[in-house]
Amino acid sequence: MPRLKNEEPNTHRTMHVVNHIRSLIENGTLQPGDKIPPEREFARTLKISRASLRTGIGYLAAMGVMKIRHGVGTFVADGPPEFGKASLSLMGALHGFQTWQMFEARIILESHLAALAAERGKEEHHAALAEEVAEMFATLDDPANYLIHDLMFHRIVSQASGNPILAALIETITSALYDKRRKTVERSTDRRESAEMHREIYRAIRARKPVEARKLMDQHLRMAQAAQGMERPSERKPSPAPRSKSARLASLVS
Amino acid sequence: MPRLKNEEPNTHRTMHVVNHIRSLIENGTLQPGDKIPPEREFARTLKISRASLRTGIGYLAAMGVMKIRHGVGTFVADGPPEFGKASLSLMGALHGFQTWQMFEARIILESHLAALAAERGKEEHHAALAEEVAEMFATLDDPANYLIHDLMFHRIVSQASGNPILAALIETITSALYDKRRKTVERSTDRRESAEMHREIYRAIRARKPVEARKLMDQHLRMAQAAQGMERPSERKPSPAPRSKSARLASLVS
DNA sequence: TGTATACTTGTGGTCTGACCTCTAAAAGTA
DNA sequence: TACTTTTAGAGGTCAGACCACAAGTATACA
Repeated sequence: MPRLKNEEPNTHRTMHVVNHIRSLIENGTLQPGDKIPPEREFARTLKISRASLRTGIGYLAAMGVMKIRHGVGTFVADGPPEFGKASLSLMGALHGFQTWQMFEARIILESHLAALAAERGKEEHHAALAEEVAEMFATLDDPANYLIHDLMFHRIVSQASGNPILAALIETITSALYDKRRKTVERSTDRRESAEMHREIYRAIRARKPVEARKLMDQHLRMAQAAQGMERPSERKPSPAPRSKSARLASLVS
Repeated sequence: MPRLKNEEPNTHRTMHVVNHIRSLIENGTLQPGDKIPPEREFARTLKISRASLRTGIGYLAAMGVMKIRHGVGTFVADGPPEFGKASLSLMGALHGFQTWQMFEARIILESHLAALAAERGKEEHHAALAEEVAEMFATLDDPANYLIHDLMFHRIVSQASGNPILAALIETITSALYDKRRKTVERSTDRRESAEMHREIYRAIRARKPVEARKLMDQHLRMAQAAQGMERPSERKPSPAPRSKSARLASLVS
């Protein structure tokens, strides 16, 4: 009878550090933005070498939980939740992720997010969304700033959805998509049309019409995708055939 | 005006290692399952210290790209794509993720995945799904093995969707959810009902009925959620008031 | 002959302590 | 006051020794 997969406590010291910091976060001792003690001092406290401590901190930093600033200190991440920054990018290199797949994932997630935002959004969110829409119309001729408010709008929708996990997933994908996006030279007419779509989405959310919000967001994102020629190709490269049963089982048991 | 992004070329050596390995993966020199050279030798090749090399490898391992085995070697990950295992768990501790939110994310993602699988699934996937369904019926009285085939069924649906990014997101969430799930003592009648739902999902996918597959998967997952009492509470508990920074720092020296 | 134990080898894990680089704030100077 | 220089403290890197683990190989014993 095969045992079910269970991860190996490979790195004792590393996990010790990770679990220690984890508990500090869980009991509220450490909060987003807080600075942890200097490495030399912290290592002495935990009775481990500085090297091991650094391994653990590096682990946390890789996953976006900690933020290291050379010459300043190490801090608990305080931005919007997001998985390891290079994560998606690296996984893409490893498993051959395509840009259209990122768009597809984003459309699916964010459409639902809009619906949830329409159901659960609070007054603060409505106000913030309205502000961003106004800013978008005010910066139609300023692409750089327009993009900022565009991103902000979507981020607020994520927050309004009341599900930080979905928000974090979106944030990760958007972040990976951002580089490609900034290269697209949007025309002014595109921005006006885009701004008006955002306004409609905002109205649907404020009016608590989940179905409509979802539909509008889906429409908006598909248009944005088309504007960058990132649609799914009609002929996909042949996806790898499913692995044999034995191979599938092998990865499921330890 | 808020700045957009603040890139962090913090760790020169670390990123050097990461980018090097990344390029090795991208040009096909390294493939999933491959072993990288021993640390001492690799460090000499890259003309950096072993410590720095280890920092970079640790970074990749934290994100699930590499797999380190003490006393054996370091390998490129070969399992299903998945973000750092502890990632979601740690982010949860940091941002207060709730179990019902994980379920919600899973339901949304996997329902769509079922629809995509119905659109794009190939013969191999249909065959593999049929096999898993059969195994589920054959192991109704063997909870441990039943669970294996349950997980396998969902994993094949992910593969059949043709979007490895969505599959990776699901895998990450499922992995985090797994611990809680295994504790639930399922009754035999529950398993029979569950197996029949899987069979219906399979039939919808094979018949290429996306809407039906999506609906059935949604229904199945909501039932599974209910079976574990993980529904979204009607009244969410208010987040605890943050302690003062001085108080937090005081208890940091354990 | 066969099996069990001990040894050897190779790999990652940890420690020590010194030195380098970066940042921000203090001190000095015009 | 405003600018420049110095300095203290933080993370980054290095080198080499030694520890711990896993696998294979050789040896000893029954």
